[in-house]
Amino acid sequence: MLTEERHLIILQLLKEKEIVKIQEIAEATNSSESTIRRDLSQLELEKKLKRVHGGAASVSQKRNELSMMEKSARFLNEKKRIAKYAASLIQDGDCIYLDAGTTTLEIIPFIKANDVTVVTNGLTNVESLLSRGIQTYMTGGMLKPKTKAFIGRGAWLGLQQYNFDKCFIGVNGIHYESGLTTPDPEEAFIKKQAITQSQEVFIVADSSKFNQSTFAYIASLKSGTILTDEVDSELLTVYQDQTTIKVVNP
Amino acid sequence: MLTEERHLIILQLLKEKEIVKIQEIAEATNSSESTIRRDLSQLELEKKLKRVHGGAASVSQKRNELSMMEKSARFLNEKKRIAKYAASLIQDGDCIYLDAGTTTLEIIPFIKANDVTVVTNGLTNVESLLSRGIQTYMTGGMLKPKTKAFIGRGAWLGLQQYNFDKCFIGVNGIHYESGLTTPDPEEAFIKKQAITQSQEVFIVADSSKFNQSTFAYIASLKSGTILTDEVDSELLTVYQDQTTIKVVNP
DNA sequence: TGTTTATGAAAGAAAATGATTGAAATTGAT
DNA sequence: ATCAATTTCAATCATTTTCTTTCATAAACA
Repeated sequence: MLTEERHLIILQLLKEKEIVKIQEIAEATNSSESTIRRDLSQLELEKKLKRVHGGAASVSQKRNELSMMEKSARFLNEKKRIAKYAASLIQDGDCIYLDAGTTTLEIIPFIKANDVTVVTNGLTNVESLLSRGIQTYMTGGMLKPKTKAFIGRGAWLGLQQYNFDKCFIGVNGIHYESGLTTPDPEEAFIKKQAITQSQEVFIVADSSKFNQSTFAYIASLKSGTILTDEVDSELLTVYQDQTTIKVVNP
Repeated sequence: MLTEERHLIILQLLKEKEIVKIQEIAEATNSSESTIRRDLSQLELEKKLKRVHGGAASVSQKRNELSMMEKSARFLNEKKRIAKYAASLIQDGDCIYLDAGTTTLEIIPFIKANDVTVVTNGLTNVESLLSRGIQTYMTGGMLKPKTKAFIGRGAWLGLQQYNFDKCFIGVNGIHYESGLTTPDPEEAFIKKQAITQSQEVFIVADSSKFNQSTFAYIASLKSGTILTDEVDSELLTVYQDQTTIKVVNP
């Protein structure tokens, strides 16, 4: 492999990915890390990229740093605690469905696993995934302005192309009779479909959602594992008959 | 093997491959590496190629896709003129496909028509459409980070659900032999499909795109009306045989 | 025949590569 | 905040590959 050839490959990778690790490049070009380091130094002199610790970043584009986010992890509120735990469930190579919603959005910064593929119907999720350099797919469909979720027939069809190792679904109501519910029937429909296409199902919901029921039914309580922050021990016993609940401790 | 004969072969190889090794050329021409080195030195003097350690590189950098930033900085005013005219073509109740890209993005603020439905594969477009309160659908698919366009099988399937009154497509090359082209084959594929599903097709491209051809073929020149800012009258006559061009005046 | 031109081979110079080392940065836990 | 463990980095060296230069040979041409 010629030097110039590698340089082209590196720049191509950067077009696709914003940030690439040295290991990835070395693997893609069949050369040693030493060589890639030399390549990066040279390309940086030519202003073709910016070197960062562990790899290279494409020039002219901003990116948010991870470490700051992680440091503030100490002061996590409930949502972030749940999100952090949820992210820890994701393993290298997983294919994930990430529901639209604020709690699911919080999961993204905490994802540590490599080579993860995420499918989502949430517009806000996409931007966050992009900044983390995570391989991202969208369902497509009609945009619901209020929640910035994609819904409808288009989203349903888009969703059906994929199968997931794990899915993370947000809900508005968890009720021992009504099951899992959310206000919009269209959104409920998409959530339900994602659940059926996933090996493992995780429901993310803070404790305020318990004993609530809203308009549209998604699925029964036993459809998946509920991740939440803290629950009355009474409540817990009621629900643990019907489903699996993981309480994330501070 | 004659000298000139070898030279032709070398240049042909470079058209196919961007970079060729000396060994490869020596093998293809049945001559020694010394001879090929002499050939390369000579061809470099004639500016026909660039020598690199171990081989030769083609001198044109057509495959280099300019990043969104660079592009948008360069031809901003031209783009806006084109965009404004394009937006004026949209009528009440129209269903529109809006390609991902900077020129198509500029169209959105100028849309005056009511009750318009827009389908797009561009992430940036969605945000802009949302702020304008326009009914928005996405194709879905795989996110290409650099251009923030959704591509691949998912985008293709998503696209097929809709038919359009009009579509607006951005291209990187307009060439009387190569037709309409763009650097990424995946994006080309989506653009092509959108064109076939649309009643009226508009190609938006500033004048710098004329007589350029890039890697991936989209469709022939006569697939639609080309909207551009200004063209040499010579150029215009050449192209007007093959297609319809609307030059937007300041 | 003698001159020019192209070719291939060989030798030493230059460049590129991969491995190794201690230094520096990052991370996670206390 | 501080410390220890891990990862990544720059510098260096030996090895390999490629380049330039030079030379000898062979073909082309007058």
